[in-house]
Amino acid sequence: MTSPPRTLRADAVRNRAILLEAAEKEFAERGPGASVADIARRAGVGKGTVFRHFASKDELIAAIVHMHISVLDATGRRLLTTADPGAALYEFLTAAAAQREQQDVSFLLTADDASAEVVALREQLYATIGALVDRAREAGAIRPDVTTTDVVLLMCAPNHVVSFVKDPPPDLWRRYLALIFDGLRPEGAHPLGPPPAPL
Amino acid sequence: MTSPPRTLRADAVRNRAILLEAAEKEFAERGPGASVADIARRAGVGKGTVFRHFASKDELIAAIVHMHISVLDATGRRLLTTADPGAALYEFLTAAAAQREQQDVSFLLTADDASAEVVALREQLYATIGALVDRAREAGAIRPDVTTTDVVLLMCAPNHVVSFVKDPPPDLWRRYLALIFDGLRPEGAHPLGPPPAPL
DNA sequence: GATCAAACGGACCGAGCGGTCACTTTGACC
DNA sequence: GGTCAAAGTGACCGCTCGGTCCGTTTGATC
Repeated sequence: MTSPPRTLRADAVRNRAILLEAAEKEFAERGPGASVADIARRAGVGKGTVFRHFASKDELIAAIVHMHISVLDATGRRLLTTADPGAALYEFLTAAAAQREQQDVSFLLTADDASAEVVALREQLYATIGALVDRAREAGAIRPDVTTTDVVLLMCAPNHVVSFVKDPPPDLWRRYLALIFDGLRPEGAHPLGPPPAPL
Repeated sequence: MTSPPRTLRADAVRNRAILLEAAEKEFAERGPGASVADIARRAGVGKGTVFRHFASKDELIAAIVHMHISVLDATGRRLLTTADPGAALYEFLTAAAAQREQQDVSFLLTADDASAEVVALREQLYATIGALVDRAREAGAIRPDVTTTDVVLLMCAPNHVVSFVKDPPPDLWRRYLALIFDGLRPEGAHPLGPPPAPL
């Protein structure tokens, strides 16, 4: 239990940030098979440095997941304070998809070997989404039978769907987000005509 | 150009079928990273036998994709002759999702290094889906702005969505198929209340 | 600027991968 | 049942990967 020193050296702090950014890009481009060596090369550091900061590749992945979930949760909490519950939920889903459009690491969420910290964070995000969904349901913006789990599961669909086309226009996912969200709405009106069609 | 003999030996025919089945299961369980050695072991043959039948792992994958697309296309063509165009499209999507529920190899479709034969087959399936979509649109069963590409891209979503939950009930995908399909319908009525919610 | 632990780097290791090959087994045909 | 090419086999090869290790460099502290 000899806890390591609390304060990192300046270069260590800098390299850790560079590494996370490089790993994020590498995973987004090459998928989960991206190699640690490539990540190190992209960051301009030695491979050993990667393992100094993260005990294993899985731990590096966990750190990235941690980042993404944190940002998303903060966005969700902010939207809980806005006026229109339906718009808030839609905006949250838009933010989530937009985040993944830049760096799609959604495949990392499947990892069920997550650390306790990541699990806790995930549950917190789940609770935040639950609050958004409850508000939207009470406001009649979505069907009464739509659950939090439904929204969580459907959340990643727009990006995944778009991933099948070779060079998707950068906002194609908006079309599928609109289409899918419409499936969650009650019998009433369709709000906005979906964005331009592909091909 | 010394073309190989036309007729396979009896044991070769048998082993080829066993191999395809084993590979299908192995890919469905372990994803695209499933190893050729494991597939051979599961089929009860030597690793060399795999490469006698399929020149490379990619060619084995292509053969499986070929099978799946063929079956799906046949189903689609059959449904083109039925009475209700909206129901036909919905039934087609149900069949596609049901097929993937047993053996989800949808990730193999992303492979853009496909052989000419697979590409041709894929285009044929695309045409069949296009016909189903056109019929449904003309019958007013889906929105006028929904394209064939939309349907193709959304086709895999129900299974993918479900893949996030650990032990999904075997027909959970039906819920998300219904939800997503509702998003494609025109302003009018929602047809059937979606199947039971998760959790 | 001397000191020293923290941080860095890259050669190195074992495991697992796709794919090959020389040898053995087997089924079709007479 | 004898023959022979087709089919099967598993040790083997080259390569890449995650992870380790130890000699070197660097930044904080005085």
